[in-house]
Amino acid sequence: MVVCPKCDKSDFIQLAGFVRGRQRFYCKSCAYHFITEHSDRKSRKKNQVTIIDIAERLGVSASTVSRALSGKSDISEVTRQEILKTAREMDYQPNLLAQGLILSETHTIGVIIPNIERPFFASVVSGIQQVASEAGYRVMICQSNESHQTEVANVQALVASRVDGLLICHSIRTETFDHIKLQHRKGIPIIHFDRVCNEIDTPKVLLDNEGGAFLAVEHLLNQGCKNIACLAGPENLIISRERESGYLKALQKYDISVRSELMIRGDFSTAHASEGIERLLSLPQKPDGIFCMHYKNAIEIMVKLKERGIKVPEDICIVGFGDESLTAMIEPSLTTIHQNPYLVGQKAASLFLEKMTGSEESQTSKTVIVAGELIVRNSSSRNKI
Amino acid sequence: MVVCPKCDKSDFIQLAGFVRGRQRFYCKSCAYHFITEHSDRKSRKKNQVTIIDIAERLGVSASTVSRALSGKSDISEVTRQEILKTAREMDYQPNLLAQGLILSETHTIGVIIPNIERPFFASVVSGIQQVASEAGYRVMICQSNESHQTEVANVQALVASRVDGLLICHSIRTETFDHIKLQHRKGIPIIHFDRVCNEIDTPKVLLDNEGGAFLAVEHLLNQGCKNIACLAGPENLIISRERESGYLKALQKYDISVRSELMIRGDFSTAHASEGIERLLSLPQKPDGIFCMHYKNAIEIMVKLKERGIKVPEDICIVGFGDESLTAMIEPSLTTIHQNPYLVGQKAASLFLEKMTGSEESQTSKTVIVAGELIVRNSSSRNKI
DNA sequence: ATCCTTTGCGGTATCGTTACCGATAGGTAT
DNA sequence: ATACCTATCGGTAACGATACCGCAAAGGAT
Repeated sequence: MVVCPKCDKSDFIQLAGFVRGRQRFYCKSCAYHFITEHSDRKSRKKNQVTIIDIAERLGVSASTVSRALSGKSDISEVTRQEILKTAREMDYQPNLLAQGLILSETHTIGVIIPNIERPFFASVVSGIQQVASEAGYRVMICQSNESHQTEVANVQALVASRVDGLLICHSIRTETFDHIKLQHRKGIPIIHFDRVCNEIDTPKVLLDNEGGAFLAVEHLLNQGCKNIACLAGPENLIISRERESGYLKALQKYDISVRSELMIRGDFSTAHASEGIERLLSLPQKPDGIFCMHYKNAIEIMVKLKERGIKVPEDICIVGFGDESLTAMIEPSLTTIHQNPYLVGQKAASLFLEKMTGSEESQTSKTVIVAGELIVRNSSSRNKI
Repeated sequence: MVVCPKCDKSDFIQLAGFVRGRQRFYCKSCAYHFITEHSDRKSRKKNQVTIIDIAERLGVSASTVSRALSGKSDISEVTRQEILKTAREMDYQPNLLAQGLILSETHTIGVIIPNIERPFFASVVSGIQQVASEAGYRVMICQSNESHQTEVANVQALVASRVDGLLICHSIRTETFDHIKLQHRKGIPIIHFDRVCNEIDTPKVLLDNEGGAFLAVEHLLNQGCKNIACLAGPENLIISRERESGYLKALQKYDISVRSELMIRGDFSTAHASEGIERLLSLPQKPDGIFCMHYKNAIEIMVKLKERGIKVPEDICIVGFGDESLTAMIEPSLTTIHQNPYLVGQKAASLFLEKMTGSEESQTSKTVIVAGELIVRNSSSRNKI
């Protein structure tokens, strides 16, 4: 980009003929003719050491240095040691851009999540990084902020950075999947986790929402609960439907008839929780156990119950879903289903590594299901230990 | 790397003379002679479109395509539109590796934090990403896991990736700073936040621990507390000392004499909190307000107090430090100092951008202090609204 | 002693992009 | 008509690293 040496603008620059093989320019803004200065390659700040610097210092060729550093054969042990020593002395850091360019792999994986501030995703990312870094991969993280457009932009940015693979949890507003289908067609390894896309054949990591809910409700039944309510999410949300299914299956297994008035659907909001608990407590036959699909609702409900003098777990047992740090600290501590997000991340990264080393196309894409764990705490322990 | 076409190993390969200008190889493992196949550049999978592909399709040169895409002059509007259209059609994604290599800037910034799973850092990262992405920068995140060695490795990896700058919060075990001093000397822009390094002149973002603590204690005083205890951290931790200083300054301002028995130092653990509250309650003159340097301790203490039938906030007011999602949900909800981590991230990223666009060396490095906010909730509200 | 390996290293092309310089066709001023 | 611009495009050399091929010297076998 040419800028005028007087006004520093570039918008008004016009070409204006040649002088001794150099382009002349003219700035409309300040009516000034000028010639670009040579940027004098030799004297520009090259603040990073290259293999050529090492080669020149030792009087060998760049090829030799490259061979020494990459641990190939075709080099004498003496020369290699000398080069390695010099490289350390000069604090040589290989230019991964150049390496990536020629090797056409960057040892970088791209991760797209809705929001890193949600503890679930933070743990997933952490799990991914642990596995990835052990395998020599770096991780580039993007947040879609639950926006379809941002997600598309993220995919493009990561592809432009030539990541070796893409681990993605779709935004809640992502409804068309053309952006990943395109990359998938180009042959870029894609791994899905949590919110997956079933229109493409990719390895996936799923959460066992149904199984987790089953565990939760079964636990309530084992505590002697007979009338178990369910504080659910919106009906169009997949995870809500899956957890509801687990709830129903548990009741079915123990031959408990389903009472539809015990199913409270909402949007996970505080208002929804308040309203839900009001409704439940006004029933002729009150529930003696509540399964909350969201740990937040569970805590909110416990507060409400306490205000009314209803004892947890003596009168009503509560189980939540999702294990956050504070669920253990409150009183009574909350029994929850721990979703193992760290493991989700680890599995996703492992699937990627498998895909990279694996026997090419032959295998069909694996789906890993990460089970939830029941963490029993005081909010549901009638037989205290 | 040469691998044997029979056994796929590379460890046993020896060179074995030349045949028609081609290197012959010999595999010791399976006693097999072979010649490397040409990888036939033309037919290899090139799954990404390049400017040359676009150029060939339109019958123009790569230079022209480059000019069209980078929005330079020296190109007719007709040609540019044609090229842009074709680029879109072919889903061209510029190779940022090649771009970074020639422009020697990657538009990527490296972030090093101890652990992304801690909500504080997750928010910081989110704030960084928001500002960075608006300015057209990508973000590469590394976790040091509070290990000095990992931190050094992270710095090297990011430098090798040629990030344009480094935003770093040092690990708690980082005591020597040679690794960043080296990069700083090379001219790589470095921004520190939270846990900074005072041995180098870099822009920094600091948390106002003292001010936050002052606010917390002043609030307790305004609620009518006379005997305010302080549940502190280890004495060698800077943040603990700073918060202690804020505690003392607030007492001083209101002419409250300091009672040393009200200062409980520990390690933020649950055991420390339990022990601390025991000690405080056994005093002849019990505290009527407690400032906890960690929100976790605050919650633990509230549980303990409830068990003993001591009412919060009527008998004792509690204020914590650090605002997590659940502090608002528990009963009574916890008054805390919100540290504004998102803002910390935004400021750090902004400092980086300033450094990039700024007037070079002239300016000395800025230090931004992010103040904490007092979030008053029920654990300290005697005059309820 | 001759021929063939083996070893160790240098030279060159290449990855995809941009900077820089040249070149050409057409327009304009003289 | 001649000289000079101007706009638009092409060619080439980088950027830093690696793959591939070539070559010379040393070693080994017959």
